[in-house]
Amino acid sequence: MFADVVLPLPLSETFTYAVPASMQSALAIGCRVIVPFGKRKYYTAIVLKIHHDAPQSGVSLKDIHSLIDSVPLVNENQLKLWEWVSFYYLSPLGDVYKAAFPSKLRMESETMVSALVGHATDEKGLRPKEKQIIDLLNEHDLPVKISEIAVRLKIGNVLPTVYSLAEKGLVVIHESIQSKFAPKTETHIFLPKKLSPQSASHAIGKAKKQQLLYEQITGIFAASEADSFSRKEIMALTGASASVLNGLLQKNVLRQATVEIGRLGDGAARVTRAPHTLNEYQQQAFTEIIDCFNDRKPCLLHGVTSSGKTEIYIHLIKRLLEEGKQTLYLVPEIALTTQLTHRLQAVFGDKLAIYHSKINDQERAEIWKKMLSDHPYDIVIGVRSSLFLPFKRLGLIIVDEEHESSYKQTEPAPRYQARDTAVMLAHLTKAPILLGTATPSMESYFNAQTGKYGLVTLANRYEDISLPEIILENTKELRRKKKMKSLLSPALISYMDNALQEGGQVILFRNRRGFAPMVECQLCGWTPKCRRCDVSLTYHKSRNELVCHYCGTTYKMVTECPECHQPSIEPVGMGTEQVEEEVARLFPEVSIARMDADTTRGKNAYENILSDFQQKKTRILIGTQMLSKGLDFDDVSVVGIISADSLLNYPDFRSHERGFQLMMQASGRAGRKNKRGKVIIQSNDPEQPLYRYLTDNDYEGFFRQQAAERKLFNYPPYSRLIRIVIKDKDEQKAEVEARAFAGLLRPSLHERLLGPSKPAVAKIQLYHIREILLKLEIGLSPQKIRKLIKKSEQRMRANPEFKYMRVYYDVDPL
DNA sequence: AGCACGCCGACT
DNA sequence: GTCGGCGTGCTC
Repeated sequence: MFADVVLPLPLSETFTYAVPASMQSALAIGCRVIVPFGKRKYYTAIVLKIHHDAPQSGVSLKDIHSLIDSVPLVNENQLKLWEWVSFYYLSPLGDVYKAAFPSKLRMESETMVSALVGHATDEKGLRPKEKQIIDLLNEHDLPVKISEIAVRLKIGNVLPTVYSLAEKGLVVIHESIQSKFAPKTETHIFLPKKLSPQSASHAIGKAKKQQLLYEQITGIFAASEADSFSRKEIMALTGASASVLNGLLQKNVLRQATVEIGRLGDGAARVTRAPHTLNEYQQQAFTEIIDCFNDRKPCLLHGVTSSGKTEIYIHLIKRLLEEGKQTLYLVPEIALTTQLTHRLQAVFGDKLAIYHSKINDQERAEIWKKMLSDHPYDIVIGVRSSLFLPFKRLGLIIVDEEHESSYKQTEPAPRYQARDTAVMLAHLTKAPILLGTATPSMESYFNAQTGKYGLVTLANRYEDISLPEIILENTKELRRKKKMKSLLSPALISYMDNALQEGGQVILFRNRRGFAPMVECQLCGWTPKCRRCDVSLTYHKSRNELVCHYCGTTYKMVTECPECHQPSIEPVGMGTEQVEEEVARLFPEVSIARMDADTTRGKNAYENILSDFQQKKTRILIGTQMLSKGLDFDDVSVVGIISADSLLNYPDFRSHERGFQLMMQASGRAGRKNKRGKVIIQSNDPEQPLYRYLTDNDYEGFFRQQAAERKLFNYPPYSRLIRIVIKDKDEQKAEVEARAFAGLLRPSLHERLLGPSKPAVAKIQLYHIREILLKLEIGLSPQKIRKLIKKSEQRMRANPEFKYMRVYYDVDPL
């Protein structure tokens, strides 16, 4: 019997192992196994296939070292999803496994060395490095990790030396396989089932304190449905001493056992409200969504900001819950979850799990295990990777803010789009899927237009809060007339002033962090660049540093130009830090906060900034796009977009779509219960048609205009893109490799292949980059294209010159 | 990704 | 000689 397994390594292939007779009956697809791989390492692999096909001649198979699970940890739908992601996004299956599966549930071997006793005298003739290692081992007496030797002796390349010591019989080497997962346990107290109060009382006898405690405890159990309480809880509730409790345990009237407990929730989440009743528009949308589900189509819910989409989700979840089905609620990032989880927890209590990037590995593993248990979470609210959790009875997928670009993973592989992967998951599990947003992505709206998705529209705001008034400020004109004396236009300043005087709050957007995106010598035009990347450095005034926003390297601020030796270095352009400085100058008596990647580093920084703003401790909030995401504030009456042009001027076919979405979402933050909010957009080019759609709140019109443009240039959604990225430390080599690869692909693809070209940022982290873009019409078979690409890559690597070409693929890139 | 193996240049 | 760095090749 043989088993094909996937290893947690960036390898596309599966590997075949022989199954020892002892495992044959228990082994199942989706189980974890430990396998030797390479000279000495052991890895946790997942069984994908069990078969009896004799392996091809020439390879001798190793045995599976051990089988970990009696019950599979990964179900077949999950494995199908892994395979689809690997196929569609051209990512090694091993990378998908690593992204999908909590690392705490994987064990890896660690090479250990221990000294052999009795040979301590035989130390002569040792090389210095050998002597060092022996000394260290003798100090310890216990096995030491290879990696620890390297750290403690501050030397590298330890293994060969250890080998020679082993040959001399001075040390032994072995692999230790350790589980990283340590479940948290707690001592619990149980009432023995078959024990009448009389016989218990009899067993206790005359111990008065014990009798009293026993009564208290039975009282606690009677008042609750729980079948056990932790020792800690019992002691706290009764005020009993440990010795009295132990007395009862000794007399067997109580039972004590260690139970695994989750680190999750702690039962803190209590149900505090029933779902609100839907208004007529919401009810209408709800019915349409159900109809759409019955048509077995993904459903796009296009609802303006504050139309009450979340409440509709809550009703859907509740309905599914009543049918015993689970819901996966995808959100773009933690940004959203604070406000959202509180809302959902209020209705669903501890039926809800939260799975986001800030939870640690241990918690991920706990959630995974709980999902496999007999009482899994009914609802998971999570980011991208929650797609991969082991749902048993998935009955609904909600993708909230479906347009959000953070659904696409960009850095490491697998570079998958979680929204689209969710559609695939829905297809595999036959669960209905709902994509919700106020500003649909071009792709999803296009799918709705062509009938691939159903479309439900919700045009009215909740409680009829009116949409904000959008005011365009022509900054170019104002500057010409010398009326722009600040980064903020006079009108914006006066609206802000009014709002603040009336007790309202203000949000200002600027999509660049730092003080200035670059600095420049006023005399010769020299600008400092990153040594590792091909980008100019951003000036951070508070730290007086220049920072590369690509690799994070920091440099000291220069004051004298190294080219012309004049003290003429000046900041160019403006970032959030500068806006903050300016606003503080204009409104010295008002409290201001800034929210961007720099101010939200710490664990709670993000929440602190938001809660301060919510409680009106701060009145003006300045930030990057992270501010526009689904946050609701009650008293924001003015939203200012400092430089709308910078949102639209990216050299990217999606820049208008993104700019429109951002401004639309941002304006959604404005508006108070009884007062219409104001959104002030500063632009040098307010004539652009995009602004008219924005002020008219005309998504449909914007879509049509964009779609026409996309169609003309054959961009998505009228085509699909695959970006082929080639990297090399040597620029010349990158160029040659890219040309050769393009040359190989072009005969089959013709004008569908563009490039190779130098991307806007052509060097990142010392690697020079070239890219080839494939524009593929919708009808083209994904199988054929991927086969062609893989084959061409193989042919490239057959040439010794290109054997080690570094290439990766970005399917449906952003 | 590890890890071995082989080659090379540098250090004492 | 010994050590460390780096390119190459392979892992069932």
